[in-house]
This record gives sequence, C-alpha cells and structure tokens, in this order.
Amino acid sequence: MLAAAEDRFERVEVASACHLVAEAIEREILSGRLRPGDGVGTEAALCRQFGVNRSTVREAIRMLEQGGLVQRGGDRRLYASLPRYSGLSSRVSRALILHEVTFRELWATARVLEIAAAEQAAENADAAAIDALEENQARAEQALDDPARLAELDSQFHSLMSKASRNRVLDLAREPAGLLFFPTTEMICRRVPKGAARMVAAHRHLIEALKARDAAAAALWMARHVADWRKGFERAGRDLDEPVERVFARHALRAPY
Amino acid sequence: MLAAAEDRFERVEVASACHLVAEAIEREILSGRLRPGDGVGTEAALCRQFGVNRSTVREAIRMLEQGGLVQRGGDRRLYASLPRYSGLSSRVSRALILHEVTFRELWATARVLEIAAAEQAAENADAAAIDALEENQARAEQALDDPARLAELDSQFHSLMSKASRNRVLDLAREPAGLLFFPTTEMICRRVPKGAARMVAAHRHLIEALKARDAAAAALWMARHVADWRKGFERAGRDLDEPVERVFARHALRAPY
DNA sequence: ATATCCGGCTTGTCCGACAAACTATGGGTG
DNA sequence: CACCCATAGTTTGTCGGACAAGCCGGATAT
Repeated sequence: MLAAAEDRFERVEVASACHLVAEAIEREILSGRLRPGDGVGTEAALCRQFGVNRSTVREAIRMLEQGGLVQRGGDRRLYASLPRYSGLSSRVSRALILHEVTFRELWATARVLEIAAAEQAAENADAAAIDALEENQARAEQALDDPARLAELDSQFHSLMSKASRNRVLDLAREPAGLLFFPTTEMICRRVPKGAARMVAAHRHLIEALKARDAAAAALWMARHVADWRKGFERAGRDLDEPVERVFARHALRAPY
Repeated sequence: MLAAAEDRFERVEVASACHLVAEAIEREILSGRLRPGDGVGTEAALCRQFGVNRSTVREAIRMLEQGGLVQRGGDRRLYASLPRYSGLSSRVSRALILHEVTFRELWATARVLEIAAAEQAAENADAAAIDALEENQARAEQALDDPARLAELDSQFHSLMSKASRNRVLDLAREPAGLLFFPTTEMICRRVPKGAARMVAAHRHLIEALKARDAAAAALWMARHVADWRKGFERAGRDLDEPVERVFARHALRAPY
C-alpha cells in the first residue's frame, strides 16, 4: 500500500544479455568504429568475444537486423549497414495504420511536406532528377485509362520529386505519409472522371516549374495538385475523418528491410 | 557465365522459419485479430502452434519486439502493442545521423514541419494542451541562464506544440527532425547572448496565437523562431552544411522501445 | 484471518547437435 | 601451365533438452 505511493526510485534497468550484446554492437556502429559494409564477424566469433551462447548472440542479431543496423550479405555473412529508408518508412506507415489516424491528419501533413518537396526540388533538382520525372510523366500519359498503373506512377512521381529536393530529411519525413496517401489515387481516378487528366496536367506544370527553377510556381502547382486530391476524395464519397484503413497495410507490409 | 547474363527470374524469397513465424504474428496484429493489449501466448504455446523450436520462436519475438508490435508486460508475458512513436522517432533519428545529413537539410525540413505544427495547433489546441505549454513557458522563464535546461524545455515546447496540433501524422513526421534539431539550442544559447530571451519571447507569442486561434500569427512567429535558430547557429560559428554529428547519437540511442 | 512456504509455470540463458549452403583447397586433366 | 572438379571445412538455421531465477497461486502454519 505504501510502496506505490512514493516514486523515489526510477525503475531499475535490468538488461538481459542479448540486449547488452545488441547495444554493444549498436554502439560500435553508431560511433563509427564499425562502418557500413564492414563485416561484423561470425556468430561463433561474437560468442567468444561476448562470452555468451550462440542463441543469445542470434537474438541480438535479430534485433539489430530489424533496426537495419546489420544485414546478411548474399553470402549470409553479417555486415554493418545503413538503415534503409524504405524499411523505416514502411514501419512508420504501419504504426500510423495501427493508431488509426484519419485521412484528414494524413492530408494536412502530406500537404505541407509535398509542397516543401516541390519548392526544394525547384531549387535543387539536377538534370538526372528531372529526366526521371519526365520519364515518369511520359509513362503516365500512356496510362491515362489505367487507374492502378496511374496510381503507382503518381506515387512514384512524388517520390522522385522528393528525391529531387536533395533533402534526405524531408524525403524520409515525407515517405510514410506518401505511402498511405497515394494508394487512394487509384480509387479517386476510378470514381472521378477528370481526375487522371488533372493529375497529369499538374505533374506537367510541376516539371516545368522545376526546369525554370521557379520554387513559387512549384509550390503553387503542388498545392493545387494536393487540393485536387482532397476534392476527388470527397467527390468519391469518402469522409476525411475516416481512419486510414487496414487495407493499406499491404503497402506497408512490404520490404521489412 | 550464362546464368548471370539473364535475369528472367526474381530472386526466390527463401524465408527462414523465424521470419515466417514473425510474419504470421505480425499479420495477426495488423489485421486486427490480435488487438493491442491482447496476450500473444507463452513461448511454449507458440512452439506448439507453429511446430518450431523455442529458439526459433524467440528470434521471431525479438524481431517483433524491435518493431514495437509486441511487448513484454511487467509480468514478462508477451502482449500485442501499438508501436510507440518515441521508439520510431529515435530509430529514424539514428538513421539520419548514420546517413550524415546536414544541418541545412534538417533546418529546411524542421522549418516547414514546425510552422505546420504551429498553424494546426492554433486551429486544434484544447485547453489542456495550452496549459501544458504555459507550464513549460513558466519553467523556461525561470531558467533563462541555464542553457542546458532551456534547451530541454525548448525541445519539450515544440513537442507539446506538435501534440497540440492533434495531428498524429504531423507529430510523428516532426519528431525525428526535432530530436536532432533542438539539442543544438543549448550550444546557441551559450554562444549567443540574447538567444535565450528571444526564444522565450517567441514562445510567448506562439502561446498567445494559440489562445487567439490565430493560425497566421502562429505560423509567423514560428517562422521567426526557426529563422532565429538559424541565425544563432551561424553566429555561433557553425556551418549549415556540416553533417549532423555523431555526438547527437546519445539522444537517439535512448528508448529503443 | 493472516502470514508463510512450496510447487508449478514462464522466461532467459546455456549446451550440444545436425543438415544445408557456401568456401576454399587440393588434385587430376587437357 | 591453366582449368575443372571433388572433397573437407566453415557458417548458418534449426532442433532438442537442460537449468536457474522470478512470479503466481494454492496449501499450510500460526
């Protein structure tokens, strides 16, 4: 009865062996002593070094693997590695689904991130990035009556735009929302007749803005593009306050590193 | 010689038993058949159900645990759970550090996210959220000459602001950048005399804007606040194109779920 | 009725083992 | 001398069993 009343002490941190091993290796990587691409050593070697059993080492490895800090190479050996963005993004998307966020939250966030990506892309895009966008655009123009393909190309367009900004922080912040946001494009294109044409037109204007290095124009067209999405979503009879459905989980399930 | 030339086939996805087990449990949670808080069962029970060894089950559990999908309760039993934002954010921050992103990228991204958070907070903040910000502000006013404390309070202020927006997607997108961005406040307060006062003043204006439900004012003051940070950063003699240092890893290392 | 003890269950770790895949090494062959 | 193949060794993925420590519930003693 009285013990619970006071909380003078923090909970004691009892670390299990496998966590200690994982943290030791993690520190080695974060500190730069193990660089991405370096071999971490065999399980047997790690057992010897840490003085623990192979099962324990393997549990530690599974944890690090999941965090993207180590990876099995083609030869199944263990290498330190850079966490891949795609893995992180799908993980975040998964969390958003489980938390049942609404399309309104998603839209409000995607809006500012996409606009920022367009602005910064206009400032920083190089020729290769613009070429990639042009190629995407050419394909989209061939697929005006194929909603599924169009949705995929739209998603890719925004991803390319984000990469074109050459801002990796922005790119990583944008991707989880994009992963959940753009799959709905397919539904909208199916339900709203003029949706596809408006989409492709907006993309065209965005590419032109990038070529002209006109950040204001890029922001403007992206704002319109995203506003269009919202209108289409509502015209399709959907409610912005619906939670993002579990259906989209399949998009987030892919690529667990 | 000839096998490598053609890549007609995708690489065959050879899934190890522990991955299959992890995926099966993950599906169960994502589909909603296992709800957060539900017990997953004992390791022995999972062994029986999947027909695999306990070591294999444990490796699967380690993976899920790391993803935040399951958690050990106080009784050490296994429960399905919602991935915590803090765990995801620190993971993303860690990735940003390893990718050696620059402060310029960080700043450009934090800028749009913080402004959006302020705007949406002005629209959606409830009384409790504003109270929390007021309390933070009161503490900051008491700590004007304690840079470390002030930096912590600043970081907390922005986190509270983001929560006040009641947009969980935005909150989650913002946090990783914030985690890396705000620790530099301490350095700036030390090096730039008037920094602390300007910071507290900006926070005051932001709180007033929230009370007045004035999104434009909130955006404006946040823009100034973030611009101030950048000026302070440069006055402190730092270069925006420096990569975020590994030093900040300690902030990202915490709370691995 | 309360306090205490005991036995069972569960987890964390350890040990030893084995099949499959891969590597390397050495020998045979043209 | 160069090249190909077989064999042995290494490494991983999985298995079965084992045990100490912690937690829980029930039985027992006061």
